[in-house]
Amino acid sequence: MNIFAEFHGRIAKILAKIAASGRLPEDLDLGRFVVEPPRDVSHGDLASNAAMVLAKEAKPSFASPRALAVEIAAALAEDEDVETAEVAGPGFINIRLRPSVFARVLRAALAQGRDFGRPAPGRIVPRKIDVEFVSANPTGPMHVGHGRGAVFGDALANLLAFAGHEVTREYYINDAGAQVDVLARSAYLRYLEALGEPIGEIPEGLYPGAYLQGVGVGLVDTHGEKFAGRPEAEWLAPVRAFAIDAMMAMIRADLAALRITHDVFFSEQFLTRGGEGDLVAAAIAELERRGLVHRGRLPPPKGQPIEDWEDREQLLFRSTDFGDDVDRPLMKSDGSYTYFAADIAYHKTKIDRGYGVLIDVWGADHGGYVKRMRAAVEALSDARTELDVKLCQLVKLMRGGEPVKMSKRAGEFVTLRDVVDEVGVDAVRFIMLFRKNDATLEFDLGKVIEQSKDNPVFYVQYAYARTQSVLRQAALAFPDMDLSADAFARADLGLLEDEGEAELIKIVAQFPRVVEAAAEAHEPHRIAFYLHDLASSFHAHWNRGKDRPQLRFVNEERASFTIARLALVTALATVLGAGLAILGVEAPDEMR
RNA sequence: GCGCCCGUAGCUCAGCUGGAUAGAGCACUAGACUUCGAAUCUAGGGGUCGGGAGUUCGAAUCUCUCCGGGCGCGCCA
Repeated sequence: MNIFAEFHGRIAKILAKIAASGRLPEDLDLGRFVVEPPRDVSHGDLASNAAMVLAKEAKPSFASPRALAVEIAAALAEDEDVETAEVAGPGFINIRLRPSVFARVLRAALAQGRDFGRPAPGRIVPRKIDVEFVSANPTGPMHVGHGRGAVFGDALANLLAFAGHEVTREYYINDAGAQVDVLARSAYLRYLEALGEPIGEIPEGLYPGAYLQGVGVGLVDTHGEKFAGRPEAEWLAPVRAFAIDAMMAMIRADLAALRITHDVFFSEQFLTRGGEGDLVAAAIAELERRGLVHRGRLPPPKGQPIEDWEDREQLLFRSTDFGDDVDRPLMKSDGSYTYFAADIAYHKTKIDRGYGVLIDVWGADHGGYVKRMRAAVEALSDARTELDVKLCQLVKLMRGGEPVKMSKRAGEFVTLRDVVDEVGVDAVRFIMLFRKNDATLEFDLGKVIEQSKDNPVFYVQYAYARTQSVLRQAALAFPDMDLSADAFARADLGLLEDEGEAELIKIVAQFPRVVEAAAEAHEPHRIAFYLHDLASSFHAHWNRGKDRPQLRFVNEERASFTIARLALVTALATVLGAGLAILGVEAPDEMR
């Protein structure tokens, strides 16, 4: 039950009526105005800018936005749910709702449980959405930056699914480039090492990490000594395949530790060596059919001069037709496909698989790649498929206010797994989501395990635990009371007349709106901030019960008050639980 | 040189797709525990929203332009 959406509909109806009387155009764009909580609670429960937004279209019949607002407000005042509807300022319509409306909100939350907040059927157009995230190269363990994209993508997928969309979580395995050959050579060295050969220093250009030692041992177990001393051509392919599998197993385990499971792992190799022929060639051919491929020369890039720049004619995609800065090469000078060409083919498979919305979650260092990818998707789908690229900024790992030192060349960096093991999944997930994706994130390993309000993870989880604590206390105080959601829904919710209680109910009422807005904007962090606000109001109200015991949730003298307040507490727990579930963070019954 | 992202309180950050007097936490100051868990809460000070111009009823939000920071700029992925 989304009161904001409901009143948007009612105002739209009023406008339609005015239009029918000939005083407004029939083809008004009713999606333009909003119904939102007013900034100042003294203004009421709902505010709308409808009259101001539509002022221009209303001009002939309504001299000012206020004139239109007055008419809308008058019609709203007839609504049985409306206490008052007033015009303020340049033409705001401020609505105060009857208490019965908020009682209905609470009952809806109690009746729907964890489904409360889901957009009602018809509120959103369900889409088939593919969220591609992580897609870390299978050459080593994931670092903290990968973790951010991983958590972001997963929570976004949760959010979109909750909002009613059909969501696929997808991982693109970059297993076809030169770097997996480097991986294979690095693993081969560890293989020789496992056979007892002295290998000395790992040569420059190979991966030095000790995590490959296990791969070397595994190669010996699987293949014995048959590759020792043999030329690279004999062992490269099998060693590569073995190493990629091992790396992907490691990455999947790291993801599992973050509670992340992908539905689809799409191999880059499949594009050229899968059972469906050369999909990259097919994608390029498709672009050619549309006249979007040509041979041409590119000017050398400005900025850093490139030493071995070779001016040559090459195969280019006309991405400039779609707003890119230059056309982009599809073939390397050695005749193989560029990464971009393969990525075009990959995205074509997504289009062909019937997704209406594609979301790619990338690191911010890939920002320069966005325009060309959007161009490709627009070209191949005739602009029917949306592509939204979400860039995740880097994570600054801190400890006690000091940056954590990482030396990459020695292979000594703090892995994602290290961090998860140290502070726990819930902390990692919540902190990663308690920031807009395109803002850099300071992650303090010391702070997130503190049990204090400095630590938003704890703060929100504690609020949930408190709701459960209240229910436990109530069960002790009233052993015979029916504490089911059904019983709460039958309670006399009119007894919730304290201001603090009213504030909490209003925050509950906002949850559906926050979900909808967050899903539409592809911004899961809004859920995290909303939960923090809710927790804050709950803790504040809790403490009021200290000075004024009559405000406590459990009142041993008055069972009727108690049950009404337990209904509120249960609704709060429901929303906290639903929100945390979207974030993939646990809602614990107690914090001990 | 060009493109993208960012710039909001001393610090870390929100700001609900253009709304009303710009918010929260930390830090600082002063308070509240025989409490349904004080692991919490209350109050106070603190701002040219990087600068300037524009768009309009109205701008932290949109446009332009400077300043500052980050990322990227054939054949890496």
